[in-house]
Amino acid sequence: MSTKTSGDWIAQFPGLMQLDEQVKAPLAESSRIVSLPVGTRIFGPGQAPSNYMLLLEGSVRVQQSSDTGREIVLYRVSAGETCALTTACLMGYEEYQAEAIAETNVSAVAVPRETFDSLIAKSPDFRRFVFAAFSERITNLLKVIEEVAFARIDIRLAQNLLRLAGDNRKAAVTHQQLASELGTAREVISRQLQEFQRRGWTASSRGAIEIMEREALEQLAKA
Amino acid sequence: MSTKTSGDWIAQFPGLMQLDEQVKAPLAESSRIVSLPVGTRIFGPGQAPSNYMLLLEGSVRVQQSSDTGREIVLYRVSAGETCALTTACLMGYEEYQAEAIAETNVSAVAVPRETFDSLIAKSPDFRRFVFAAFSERITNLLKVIEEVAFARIDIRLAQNLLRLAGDNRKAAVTHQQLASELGTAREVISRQLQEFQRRGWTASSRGAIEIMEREALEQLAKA
DNA sequence: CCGCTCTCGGTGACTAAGTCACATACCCCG
DNA sequence: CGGGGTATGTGACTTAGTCACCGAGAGCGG
Repeated sequence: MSTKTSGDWIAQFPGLMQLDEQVKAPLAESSRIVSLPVGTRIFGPGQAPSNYMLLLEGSVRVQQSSDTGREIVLYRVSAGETCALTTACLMGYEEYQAEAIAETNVSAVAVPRETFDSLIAKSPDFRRFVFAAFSERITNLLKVIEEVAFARIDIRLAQNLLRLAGDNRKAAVTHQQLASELGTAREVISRQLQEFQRRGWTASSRGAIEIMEREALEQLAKA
Repeated sequence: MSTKTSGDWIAQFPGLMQLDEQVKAPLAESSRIVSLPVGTRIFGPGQAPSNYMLLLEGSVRVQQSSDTGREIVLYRVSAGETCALTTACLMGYEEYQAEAIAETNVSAVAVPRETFDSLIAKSPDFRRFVFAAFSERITNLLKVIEEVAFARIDIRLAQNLLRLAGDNRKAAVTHQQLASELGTAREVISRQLQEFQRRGWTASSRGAIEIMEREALEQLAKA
């Protein structure tokens, strides 16, 4: 599913809006808007990305799996952002073990490598846009390393519950999904949640966690 | 300690050698060769890098510390390579929590940001060089995440012992240093090494580990 | 509405890893 | 050769992850 673009989408990216007209033009002209249904695997081992992707709508989860079946979420790409690994892959011509999966229905702009290359070469602003996004992801990866290596699981769970719930009282996730977020095992999550529940901080139902005492969780999360 | 360069060093970087003369010239002219004694902190929190660094000689360790005093080595930069985080910092104008430390006496070429920017803009080859290096580091970081999150400590220890020993029979490291490599605690390393020793795979002396049965370690390392 | 199946969550028993506190051993330097 | 600083050893305990299995809900076809 793809259509040629008019370039209207450029306005959705603050970093691109102020580009010169002669930069915007080829960008708009050569790129395509693609729609991807939820669950689509966007890239993964043996499936190298071949376009530079700008997300217009939806959310993409980038994760890594171990051979023992455990998984860990590295980061998410949401509307208005770009996928760093895709970028890295384009830049370095190298493949990654990680995989990217559409968490929702996604619409995105796909910029072909040639256009990407030539824009990088021609436009300092475009470069800045790409690099800044890139830089942000790396910071993020470093944070993931720090958390996996050094942080307690109860703290990380509290952080993730709050993040996944957002402003809602309930987070619609299974224990297994939480385990995959943190890169741990389902049983570990189940036991931690039991402890939270024992303290009256959360309530569990099949496929959802209700936050009863947000403050207590926030307290733990920043410990 | 810094001296203006003649540009001879460019020959040490295969990726730079085939650059056009009009690219090499400003590179050689505006950059400086710097010497850093072992232990120098090259960047860290509150100490942003301000130059693009190309390593001529020596080795730089990039690591992250936790508030509980544990540390983990993210990667090393050795002669002929560049530091990705430095690059990212230049590109994204963002700061990192990680710190870089000279493991040996180091000599490096420091390219000022302006020169770096202009070369990125002008030379596709230089871009390729920078991006390829960058890309490689990211692959590496992903591998670190996978190992910290999923791999057994005995396996990681075996891998690191072999790596640190190289072709030598002995690796001159303390248990604490090994612990910092892996992002774990010293006691954990001590106990694992005792187990290796019990099996006759290694022998320990103060500040050094001797490899007795390389094959057994290699076997474990790739398990 | 019943029963089947599939996913989700609960649990016990065990192993692996990390923490804390403290005891030794070793080495160098004066 | 003695003492201080660094390196390593160890026990007791907590936290995290693994394995094997159970039972409860939810959805669906008959």
